Amino acid sequence: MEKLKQKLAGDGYKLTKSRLAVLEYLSGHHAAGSARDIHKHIKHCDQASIYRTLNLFEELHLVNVEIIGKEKIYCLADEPHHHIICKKCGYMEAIKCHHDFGRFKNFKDVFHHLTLTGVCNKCA
Amino acid sequence: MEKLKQKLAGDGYKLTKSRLAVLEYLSGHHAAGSARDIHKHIKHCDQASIYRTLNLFEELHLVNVEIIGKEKIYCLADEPHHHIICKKCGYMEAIKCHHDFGRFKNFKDVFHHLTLTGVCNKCA
DNA sequence: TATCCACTTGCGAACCGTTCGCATTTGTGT
DNA sequence: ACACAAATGCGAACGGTTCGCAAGTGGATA
Repeated sequence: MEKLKQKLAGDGYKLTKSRLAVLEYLSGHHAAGSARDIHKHIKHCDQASIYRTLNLFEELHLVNVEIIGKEKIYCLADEPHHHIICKKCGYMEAIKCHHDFGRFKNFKDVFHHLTLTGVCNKCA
Repeated sequence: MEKLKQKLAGDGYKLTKSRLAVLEYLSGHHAAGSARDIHKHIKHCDQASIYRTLNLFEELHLVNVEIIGKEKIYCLADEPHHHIICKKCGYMEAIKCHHDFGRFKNFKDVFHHLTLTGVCNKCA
């Protein structure tokens, strides 16, 4: 998380309460959450700021985004990983990432995002 | 595309004009499009039906979904492939899929979806 | 081919996650 | 401590998507 703060500050962004609160939320035991979740949890912060913060973090690749239903679910991009999600109950497991999709002749600055969906044993 | 029709019929779904039109749109030279694109192109069909059709196709894994901005982009899942997308201009290239993410101990019926984003040479 | 009926569609309004505009506040360099 | 650009709070608006229900239709049956 300190790394992420430094990245923010280094890029010229202010370390505001909203941003720190979102970082803290995502690095705590709440590994992942939607904008709504985060806003519910951080009461002193307006929802528009939450959204602006999350969009910024996404641009800077500080967070990874998963789309579940119609909500975006955010988690810190501290170490490369993906998620496998049960499409019935939303149960989610983290998976370490060993992929390298860096080499494409027509593209630069390539990032990848892998979504795995299935049905967990409980729901099956 | 015939395969997809058979899949639909085999699962007990009717081959209605809307569904066939959407299939045709996606298998034509329009390889991919949003619900809005499709609706614009298929005038005789209501937007709610387009959405219902696309949701059905997504459930049945007849189409793959890419999220660009806040829109969903659909393409036929006729053969396994992914896309790499320029985050500045939306330019998109298809990439053959050679991955197998089938084996997870806690999940069944696993599907995967890989999104690659970057900046294309023109925009760089 | 005529009939039937569950499945689909069309229509319009509603939904809801997200974004916008602008006045106010705040972090940070000087 | 000061100044100023950057960020926030507030409320309303936006836009993609979905809902409810009456009317229409594909496909099985005889």
